[in-house]
Amino acid sequence: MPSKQVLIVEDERPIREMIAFGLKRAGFEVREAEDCRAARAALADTRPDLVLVDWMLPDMSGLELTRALKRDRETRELPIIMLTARAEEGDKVAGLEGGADDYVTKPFSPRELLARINAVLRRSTPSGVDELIEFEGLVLDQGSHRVMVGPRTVGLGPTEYRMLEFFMTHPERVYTRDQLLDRIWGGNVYVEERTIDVHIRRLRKALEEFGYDRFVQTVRGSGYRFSARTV
Amino acid sequence: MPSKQVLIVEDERPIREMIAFGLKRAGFEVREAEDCRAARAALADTRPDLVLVDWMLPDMSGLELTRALKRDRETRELPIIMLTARAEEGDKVAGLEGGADDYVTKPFSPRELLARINAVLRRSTPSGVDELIEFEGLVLDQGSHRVMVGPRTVGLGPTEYRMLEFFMTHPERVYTRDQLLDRIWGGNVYVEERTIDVHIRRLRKALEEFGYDRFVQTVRGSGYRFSARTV
DNA sequence: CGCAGCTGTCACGAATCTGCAACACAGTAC
DNA sequence: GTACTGTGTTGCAGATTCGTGACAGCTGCG
Repeated sequence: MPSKQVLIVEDERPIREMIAFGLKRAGFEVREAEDCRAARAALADTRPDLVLVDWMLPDMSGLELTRALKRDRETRELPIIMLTARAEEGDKVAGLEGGADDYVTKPFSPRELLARINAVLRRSTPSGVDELIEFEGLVLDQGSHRVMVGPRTVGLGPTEYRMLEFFMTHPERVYTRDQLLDRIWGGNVYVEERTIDVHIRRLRKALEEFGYDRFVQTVRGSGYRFSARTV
Repeated sequence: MPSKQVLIVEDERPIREMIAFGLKRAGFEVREAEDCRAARAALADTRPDLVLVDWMLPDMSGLELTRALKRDRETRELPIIMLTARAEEGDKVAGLEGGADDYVTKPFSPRELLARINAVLRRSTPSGVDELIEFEGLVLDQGSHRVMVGPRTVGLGPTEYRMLEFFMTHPERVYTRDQLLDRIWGGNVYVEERTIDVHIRRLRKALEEFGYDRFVQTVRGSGYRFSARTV
């Protein structure tokens, strides 16, 4: 699962960092903005999957930001969750009318926040229509975490699956062991580069039975590549 | 699925609109009434699938409205959910005796309200027209809250049923324990993730007798999946 | 009250996965 | 050919993750 990115717009630094910490631990990528201006700047160069907006912000109220984002064609589809303090309860309606997709009342538990974020993301991701990626009969189904060949399922361990998922979504391109570690294992783990080789081996072995091991190609001196072109 | 219509009878505008917003987002058609008179007027020209009634209303108490609706042959079958404040807790009984099908205590989460609305609607759906979901002989009957195999009923506890219901309506897809907690337990409960395992176990055990436990599959490192494809 | 059915937790063992090191082999430079 | 670098392969000990039974609290019901 490619990690989702969340933009946090909150002026109080401790709160912002706490939220960021929680989200990161839950596997989200996090960007932070302390006011609406920073938020706009952040939105200018990246497109997060979801925005968390505090109700009270120094420059422009969170509500206005929400409205603005929902007005803009570019950002209209961007899910927004508002953070409101208990005392502002009455304003929830306004928040929702402004176009927020959900709201969370402070104080909230990390779990609650996560639940709502997941709920909103789920809604915004049209489920049911799983995208299937296929290379000459080798089918990747990201929804069910399976790789299939005809009616049969390729037996893969977690890491092998992630690896093949990455390869099939990034074919025809060479990745160094370093890059693979970064993108498959995640940035902050320390693992020997040669470990990649071992997993490549395991992946190939699993694909061998179906004759697809040739798709996993070694580029001597550089790294590995997934390609259906066997040339 | 043709969208269901809900009539909200609530005098406080912010609350009414918040509810309306939530329901609309969940795919309901919504009509609003601020007092009993408006409610009767609304009922005169449309027939909603469910009515949400606030306990405290300016002209006639919600309880009386409920009683009246339940007395009238025309509206007797109409499901009613009452909204009560925590302080009026003792009156729940009265509300239910008045004929309400369920009640929700304020403050409530949108999720909770939705869950109850769906539950009530499910119960009230004229049986016989129930949609049955089937996987190779394993039949889910959402109307009667039962799962059957041929003439026999699978013995499931409440949680197991909800779990299997969720799975059968969302097959072929991996859900993390977190997501399952969110979607089966509801967002604002704190439960250990490993509890899922235990219920999976119980579900499997119940299905075992019929040979369907293989449908409940573990995806190591990710979560669980329901799938009739065993290969 | 006691009982029966459900739930959520925990602890332990089993199953599986993971990273590493060590060795085998292949390709390249000289 | 030899030396050297880069990759394939294998076995294994440690670490994760999962399955499972036991248990205590809770609830509704005689």
